[in-house]
Amino acid sequence: MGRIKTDNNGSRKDVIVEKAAILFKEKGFKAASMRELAEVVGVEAASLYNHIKSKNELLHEICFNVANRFNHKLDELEAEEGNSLQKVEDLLRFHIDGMVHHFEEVFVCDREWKHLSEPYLSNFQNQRRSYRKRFAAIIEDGIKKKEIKKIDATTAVLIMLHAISGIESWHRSKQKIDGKELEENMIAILVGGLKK
Amino acid sequence: MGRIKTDNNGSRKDVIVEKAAILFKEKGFKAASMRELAEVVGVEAASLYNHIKSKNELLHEICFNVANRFNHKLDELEAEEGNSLQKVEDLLRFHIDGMVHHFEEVFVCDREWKHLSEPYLSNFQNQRRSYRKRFAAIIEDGIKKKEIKKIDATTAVLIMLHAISGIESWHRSKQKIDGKELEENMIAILVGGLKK
DNA sequence: AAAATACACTAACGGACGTTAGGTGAAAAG
DNA sequence: CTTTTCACCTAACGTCCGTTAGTGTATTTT
Repeated sequence: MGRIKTDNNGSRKDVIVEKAAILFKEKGFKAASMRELAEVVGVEAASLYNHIKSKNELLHEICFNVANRFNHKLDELEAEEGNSLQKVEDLLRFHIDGMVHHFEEVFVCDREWKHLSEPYLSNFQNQRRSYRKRFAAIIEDGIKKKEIKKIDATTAVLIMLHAISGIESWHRSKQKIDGKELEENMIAILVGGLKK
Repeated sequence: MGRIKTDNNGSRKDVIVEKAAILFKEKGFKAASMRELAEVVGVEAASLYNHIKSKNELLHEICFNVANRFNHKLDELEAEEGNSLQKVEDLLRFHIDGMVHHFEEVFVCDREWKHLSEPYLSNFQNQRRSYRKRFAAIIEDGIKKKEIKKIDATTAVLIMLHAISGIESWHRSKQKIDGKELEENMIAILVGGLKK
């Protein structure tokens, strides 16, 4: 077999991580084998280990790439001043966009993080908890300012995030509505549900 | 080791299926081993096969038990006459209740059905698709009757169902709000998002 | 009480898995 | 051109998996 083809800017490891995300999404982390991954990459299984340390490393890589992106977005958002409802909408759109355009990695991060090994697992769980608290704080702020109706902020966050992860079904469906239309519909329902 | 303890009304197989649901929820279907399951049940792994045919059978059992319950509820609901928004709310409450009180099996059905083996897999997928179409039809009916705001019904269903599966996070969280309160909050946001 | 059945055990099978060792040739560096 | 490094290969390792075979013992049925 030939060499792993790169995009000339990315490393061979990047290619492997990318293909791993697709495979893990399709089969689940545990059910996906390194031999399958190797075949997709176009190489023998053992050869993968010239570029990565372990199967687990692939999962870390995927999960923390995604987590970092979302954390960074939230940092930005918190720095801004302005309407809380608008901030929520902004964050929702970012999540929707991630789920639509970086589907595989976001999905894997969402669904397979349980299989992370320590100490990454604990680290990830802490980040996740903190992220949701910060998200909830924005909503609570909105409630205080009477921009958002009086609901349990934690529950609202839980609904928002999981509703968005439902875009998985959209990807699987045959007659997909347009991505932008999907976004507008989701915003209509979710933000609509927060308004007084 | 002794025999498997039954509830005197249920069979030993029921006990195994029940424990399997808990284990599959915690570890995922693929990551859960028959030896682990055996330990939880209080027996050697080989002994399980006096009661079940295979590991896969356990997954079928769990998934179709849950699917049947939901299909039956939808049958009832369709037979009724009345306000569409009320029907949606009723169905949502049924889903929420399932997720709160039959958490393990519903979760496994939701997240691990991919690992069903044929022909169960195709059967399950068909049932799932049909269920969602019927749910969407109720919403579309509500839109036609001006009881529900104009949105894409398929997207609405996707949001509702996934938002509810987010109750998983509620189960994992340390400071849980009361189950009934959770339900009311979810209904407030989700049904609120459908109102004009 | 005897016979049949149900349910547990131990032992072991074949196969798939993640991963390592060691070798080969091509590409990069000097 | 020579040397070094990189990226691949084949072969195989130890482990865990789902499952079967065969046996003994408790329970249920006759």
